[in-house]
Amino acid sequence: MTTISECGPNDVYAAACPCRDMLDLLANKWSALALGALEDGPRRFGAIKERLQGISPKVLTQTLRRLEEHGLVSREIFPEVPLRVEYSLTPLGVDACVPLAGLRLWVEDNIHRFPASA
Amino acid sequence: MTTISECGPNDVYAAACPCRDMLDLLANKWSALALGALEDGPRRFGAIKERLQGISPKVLTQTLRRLEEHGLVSREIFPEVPLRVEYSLTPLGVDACVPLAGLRLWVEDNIHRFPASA
DNA sequence: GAGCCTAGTTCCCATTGGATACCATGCTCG
DNA sequence: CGAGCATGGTATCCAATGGGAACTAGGCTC
Repeated sequence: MTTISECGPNDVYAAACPCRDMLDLLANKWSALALGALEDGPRRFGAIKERLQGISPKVLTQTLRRLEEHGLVSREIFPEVPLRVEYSLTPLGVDACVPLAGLRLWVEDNIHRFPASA
Repeated sequence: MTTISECGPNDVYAAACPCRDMLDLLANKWSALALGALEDGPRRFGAIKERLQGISPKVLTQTLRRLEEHGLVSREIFPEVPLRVEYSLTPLGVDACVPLAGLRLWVEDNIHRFPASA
């Protein structure tokens, strides 16, 4: 059994490596979209929900909380009326957006090549 | 219902765009790992299973079949004894590996920045 | 015929995904 | 004063998925 410290070169292929969990966190439809939605600056819950067409509030909350938990997103509450809650990218989140944006763009650019995508 | 041609700029943020399905297919832990496992050439089922530490045969079959279905991977059966089945990347699969490799590498390079990843 | 090899399949259960409905706060309008 | 609306969620429920363990099938080899 490989311990974490021995996980050495941080191999996503190693089951015990924390990389696996991070990959699982990022390699996820809603995570990739949510992080992308914050690329242009902080956004409110409602705005993100509007951008991520088709997401339910529960799943959006789950997604954002999970990203927050792992230090990719920060959540700020403004006790105004009506209540305002803003989500924004942390520096780590900003950096994570680079490969994720690459993935999103690749999909958009290559969608026509997929067979029977109808 | 939005048709493909009307889906316009192929927006992954649009719920009805087939991009969404493709993103869901690729933005997945096992898909990203499986495609990466085939980057160096065709591999047998057993070899892939060995590489993707911790995956169960059922999930691997599901993953590979789904990738095959969408034209990213091709499956070839050699009716030898014992049976040999080789999986390899299609040209589309090869291209898809680029952004996915970027994601895997980013995770490996930045894992130390994640809080409490231990 | 026992056992092994590969490449799965089958069964079953726990977790997750997701839709819908509802809630709390506190304005603002009538 | 109560009705209604806005925001940012929960609560509830059900279906789909993820995933482990065990089993299968064809066909050598011992």
